Amino acid sequence: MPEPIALIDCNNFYISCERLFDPRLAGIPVIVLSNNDGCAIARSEEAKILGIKMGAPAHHLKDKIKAHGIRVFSSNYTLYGDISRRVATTIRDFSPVTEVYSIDETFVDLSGFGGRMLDHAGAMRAAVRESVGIPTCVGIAPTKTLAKLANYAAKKNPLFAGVCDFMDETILTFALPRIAAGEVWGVGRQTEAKLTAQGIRTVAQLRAMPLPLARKVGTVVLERIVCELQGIRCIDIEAVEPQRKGMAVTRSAGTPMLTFDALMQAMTAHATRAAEKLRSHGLVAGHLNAFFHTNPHKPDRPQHSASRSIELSPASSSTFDLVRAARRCVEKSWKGDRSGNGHAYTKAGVILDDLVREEDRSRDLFEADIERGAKLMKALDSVNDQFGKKALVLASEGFKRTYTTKADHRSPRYTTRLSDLPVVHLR
DNA sequence: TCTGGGGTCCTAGGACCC
DNA sequence: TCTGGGGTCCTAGGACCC
Repeated sequence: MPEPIALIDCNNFYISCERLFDPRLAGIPVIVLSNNDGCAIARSEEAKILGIKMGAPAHHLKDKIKAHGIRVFSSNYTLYGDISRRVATTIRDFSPVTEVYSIDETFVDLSGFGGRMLDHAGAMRAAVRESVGIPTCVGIAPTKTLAKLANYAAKKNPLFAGVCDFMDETILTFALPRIAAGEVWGVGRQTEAKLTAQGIRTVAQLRAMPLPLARKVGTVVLERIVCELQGIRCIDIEAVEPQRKGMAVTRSAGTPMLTFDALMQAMTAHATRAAEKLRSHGLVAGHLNAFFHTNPHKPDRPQHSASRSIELSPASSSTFDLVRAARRCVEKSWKGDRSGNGHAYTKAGVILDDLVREEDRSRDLFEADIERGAKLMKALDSVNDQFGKKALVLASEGFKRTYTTKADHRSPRYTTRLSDLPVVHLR
């Protein structure tokens, strides 16, 4: 039997972050909306009970929000990101090997903790609760896939009191027949349907699936999942963050983009942001792809989508290079009249590929120019750091922005902006 | 009026080569 | 007119995750 792995996962993370700074939100239904206030991406337990589904469009929720006094927030990623870092830092004290898997989940290697495993998990929860203020649940198992499931059980069944241990065979055999196969990490809607066609509905059944059949039904991916359910480790903890392969900046527009100029402004802003993101990671990109399309949720309206890609040679993270490339893509793929071609574009974005670390970039004949450009970018970043995002932008982004995104219910940046610090009144 | 954004991995199929 | 077999590399698209 492999050594234990724990997965610690924050409960309703975004909601818990909002509640940290406003205790009045405790015990009442709260939801957090996606970018552009489009749909619900986080719900408190009270909101889940009211039947609010993950991903439900905000404009379908109006009646419920009103009827039940649901509190609504726009997403505040600055806040969530900062709280997430604090949680991860706290957890690192509990094992030499941890992997931050997502904004609200961390895998923890519990090798060598043996009999003290459960106490250790409990102490970890208590530490996060005390020093950051965020409630969590912990799942413990021999593999990552089982640890995810154990965490799910810990959340769903109050009997576990927040920590579920699948190293314990009795608990494992009790739980697996009671969990639907679709809850397994890596089994989505399509795979679940294929499994149902095979008569497989529960995790216990999936675990007993013959490996060749698993491979036939769902390729090596499903085969690996079945192995992991059997306690055979196929997915290791990745303690060092792997080099990322791509990067994207995409946005829906608050108001549709009707003209060539409106689209160009959006694309310039996205390419600018993409370049900043690259530089903040110390990377350069070898390829840029720019795309835009109309609203696919409105099939009765004229639809159009375009995407074009360009090589960046030499690979670059310069705002000028990326903006130039993105604009060229749009120029080439725009159809018809620049004052409007009958299409209402609602989404646009820039995708970067072939990322390499700046210092590994292949050198070039015009090295001096590149180095001068890098200095300019450094200056640009430090101005924007000091005077706020978008203090200095390219003129092509537009002085009066015609494209916007919606965020009507954003909470303050309590922890990262001085003017937003909560004030305590003592009596 | 109004449906997010940013990732990863895998496979099939085409282009190309010898 | 006839028209092999086997390899690699790249890309697009599907599925999934948070």
